Amino acid sequence: MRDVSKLAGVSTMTVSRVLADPSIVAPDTRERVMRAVDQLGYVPDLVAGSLSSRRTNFVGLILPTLTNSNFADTAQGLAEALGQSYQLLIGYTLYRAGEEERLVRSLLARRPQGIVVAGTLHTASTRRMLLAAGIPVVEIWDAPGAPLDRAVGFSNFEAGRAAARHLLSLGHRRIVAIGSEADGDRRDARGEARLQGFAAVLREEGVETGLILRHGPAPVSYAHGAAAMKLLLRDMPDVEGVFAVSDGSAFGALMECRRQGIDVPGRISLMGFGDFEVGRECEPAISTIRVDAKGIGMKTGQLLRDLIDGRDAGAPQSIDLGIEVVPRGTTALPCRASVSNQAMQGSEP
Amino acid sequence: MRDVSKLAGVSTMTVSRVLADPSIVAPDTRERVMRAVDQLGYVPDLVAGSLSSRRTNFVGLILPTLTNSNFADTAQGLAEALGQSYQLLIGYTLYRAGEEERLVRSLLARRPQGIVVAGTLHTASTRRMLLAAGIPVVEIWDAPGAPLDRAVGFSNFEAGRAAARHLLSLGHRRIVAIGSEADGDRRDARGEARLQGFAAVLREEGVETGLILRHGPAPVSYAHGAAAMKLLLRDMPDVEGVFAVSDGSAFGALMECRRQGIDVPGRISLMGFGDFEVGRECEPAISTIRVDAKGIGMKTGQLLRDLIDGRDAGAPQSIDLGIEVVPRGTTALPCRASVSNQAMQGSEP
DNA sequence: CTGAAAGCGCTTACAG
DNA sequence: CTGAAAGCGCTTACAG
Repeated sequence: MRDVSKLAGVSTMTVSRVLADPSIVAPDTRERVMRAVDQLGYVPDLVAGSLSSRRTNFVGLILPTLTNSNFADTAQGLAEALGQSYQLLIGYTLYRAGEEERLVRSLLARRPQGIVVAGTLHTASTRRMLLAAGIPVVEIWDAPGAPLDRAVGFSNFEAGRAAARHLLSLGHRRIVAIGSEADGDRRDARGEARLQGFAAVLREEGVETGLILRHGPAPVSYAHGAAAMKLLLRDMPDVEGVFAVSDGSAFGALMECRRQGIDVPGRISLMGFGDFEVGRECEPAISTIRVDAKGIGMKTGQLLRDLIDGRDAGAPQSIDLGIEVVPRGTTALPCRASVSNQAMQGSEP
Repeated sequence: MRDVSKLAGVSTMTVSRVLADPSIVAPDTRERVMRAVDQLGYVPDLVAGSLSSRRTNFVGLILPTLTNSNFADTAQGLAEALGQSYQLLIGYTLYRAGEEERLVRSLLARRPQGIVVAGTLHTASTRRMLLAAGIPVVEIWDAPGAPLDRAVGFSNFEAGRAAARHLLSLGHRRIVAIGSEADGDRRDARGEARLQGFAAVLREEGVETGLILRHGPAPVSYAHGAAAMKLLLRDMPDVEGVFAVSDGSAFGALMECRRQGIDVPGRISLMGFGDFEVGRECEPAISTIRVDAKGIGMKTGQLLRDLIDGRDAGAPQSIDLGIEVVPRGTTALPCRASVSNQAMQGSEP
């Protein structure tokens, strides 16, 4: 900057002004400065700028993993909504609360102007740091009653309930939900909430043939679904309906059925969660529960911009973007031989 | 920090030392400082630290998109190899060279200590900025003869050649490669290189029934493969072998075949590229060309650490991690009715 | 083992 | 419209 100011024959203050807001500098001065900037290939040092202005233009984002199309979509949505004004600092926890704490600490050291964190399950330390940071905090992918600060998401518990109800409405009774199991401090709290919602409906409806199957650690994906389905088919061959806590897992389960020659949805109805591209494009397309992953990112981005600029305008603490059951090709009314036979007999004169 | 030093009754310099390297401070002084840090919940300001020490501990990463499991794996591998020493600054170009230039400029303003960029196709400005930055630059996902600085990847051209050779070795002659088409400054140069490699083999072998199909803009994914396959089946119903430039696209093509009741690999051999999880877990599993996406990230991370620490030790300019053809369930020798008939007739006495 | 001084490269807040 | 001074919160480089 010093070099630029010398070359342009102005003070560094003027260079700074040209870069920040050209309109407040006289046209010919501005011209000289811009030519000098070009000539020297000068790129301003935002580290120094941030320290001086107390604005880093960073936003921190903490996700369990990016190897999940839902979270990648959320990240992309957030990046788009923040645009060029803010740079995203992304960290992965791999579903570990301890890792989250470490990440929060190291992100906070970069003095972000806002921080976005997946879920509402934090260590006490994490919670304290987040609150003490004095910046907007947005918890996403859940809809807590009392967020730390703000939240953008939906109810995972309700998603699990909706899945169970959909399968029951089809007439299935031997229905199973498959998810992951906690492993030390590694746990998918949101997937677990979906399992809980599913279990709640089983209890409410008095369905005793239902089952919750927790298999392997998070994150679940294709291979998880395949393995869980294999176990399930071995132990409960007459299963009628399956809900996987993620479309990735549902896809794996569908492929396992195909390998075993089991007709979906003819013999088993299968549904997933998340509306992943793989479920949409798959044949048959996977019935699912849609959540607006990219929308969560975009909404969070807008909210953050408003909060940072003090344009809060009484935004609600917790924004629930809702869920939507999307029946597709993998769920259907059961068409059992016995039922058909009875119907045929009944129609005989 | 001033608060901590007052509370501990030492100078800020001593606090700084305790945080940077506790062993060089007297045990009881250290104790007092650490207690003060805990009590105040002090998190050091890395922005100020970076400016002062001229070390930001940032590494920039520029990828076309994160909504592609290969790139997400590379990002995760890089993050793992860099560990807690460096924070990743990630940007997406969506395959636009102009966007890349903007991103490079804005990342460089954060003064990263190294920068990783996918591919070798840059605008002149981008090239100049990268070179002038005075930091290690690693181009990934390609193996250029003359990298800007360093490169970690493989030859996309050879990958295309390998695909064509594999399909030809199976006895197919009507073979097609499907990829994306350039759209303004939006282009997948690496996918295009794979198409070129494929085309080169067709020429070398004098196969005139082959075809290169460019459909839609990058990034290609499931829907792209389905749409391209649909067009292909309409215009060239007797196609025997298909190579999609990405496993995502190959999966979409496979699903389209299933919708149309076309047997893969019975009637058409299909192969992809990238060894995506979806191709591994799919039934039938998709034949592919494996590249070590996570390995590219990890190797790049190690290289960067060495370069930043001056432990260069004569590392080569360009590291080629190679490719590997992985035949799986979607490619097979053709088994045509006419061939079988002749064989049967031949065996008659 | 500890501290006082200087400075990293900008922006803020003031003056002219 | 432009500039000189002060300072952001640390670390470097020196001194003791």
